[in-house]
Amino acid sequence: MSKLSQQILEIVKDSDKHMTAEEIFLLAKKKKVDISLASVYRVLNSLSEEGCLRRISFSNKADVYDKSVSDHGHLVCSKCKETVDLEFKDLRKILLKQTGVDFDYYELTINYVCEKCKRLKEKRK
Amino acid sequence: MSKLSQQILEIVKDSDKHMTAEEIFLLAKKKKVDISLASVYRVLNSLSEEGCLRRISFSNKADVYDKSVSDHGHLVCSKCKETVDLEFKDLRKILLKQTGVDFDYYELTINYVCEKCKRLKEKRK
DNA sequence: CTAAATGCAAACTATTTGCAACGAT
DNA sequence: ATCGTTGCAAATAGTTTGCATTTAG
Repeated sequence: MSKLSQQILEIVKDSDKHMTAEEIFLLAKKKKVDISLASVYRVLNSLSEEGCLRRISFSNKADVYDKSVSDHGHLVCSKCKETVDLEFKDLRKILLKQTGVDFDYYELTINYVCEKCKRLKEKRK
Repeated sequence: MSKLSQQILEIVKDSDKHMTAEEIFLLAKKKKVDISLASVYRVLNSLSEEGCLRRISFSNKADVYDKSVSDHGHLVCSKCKETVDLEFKDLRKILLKQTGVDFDYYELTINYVCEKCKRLKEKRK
């Protein structure tokens, strides 16, 4: 693993948020890590493939990278896309039992409309 | 709902696969439905927002549209992206109980490597 | 007559890629 | 000397948008 790969991985691991490639790039810049955006993409792709990170897609938005590669889900507001991590008890076990497939990982996104956006919607009426 | 919207919806509902906007566009053409690609996108967006269809994103691939708007998940091969629908018993209930959030819908993607791709991988070694 | 829907081409965004230069082994 | 890594610019892919035109009510 190259030095830049390590630094990028560290940046993602140190953050509490899911970040887009662009956000990671900017944060790297701020931390004086000298890397181009193209390389950020390349490095993030490698890291995801190696299982050090997880790449997540939401409709209509740039992909984000998640430092947590263990089982968990996301609660996402359909309007503003704000995302909260969710832990589930025994979900892997339940899915395994119901599908019979020994899978690598699951991506569970629960869509709802957050309070903020609900209120906005009301106002617009 | 415009005539074209209805026709596009019908095309999606009639198909057993998840299709990309492009695939839907081509299928429409074949069925002599005269519509531009831009309008296919516009129509699919409206239909998704109205809850008649569901738009699904996978990393690295064009979004697909799912005729099934009821609770279900997808088993996706990480390599070839081939997708199979999955039904889960009581999953909504379980998620509701564990999160306490009365959500609109969930998107559950289970990632694995299908047999075909597993064999390919072996060969490459 | 007005508002909504459409086609076309252009714009846009996110992401990937070709290539030459660089760096470590 | 070789091979993976990088930066840059260009390419690509998917999707959206502005605008003039058509269509439906």
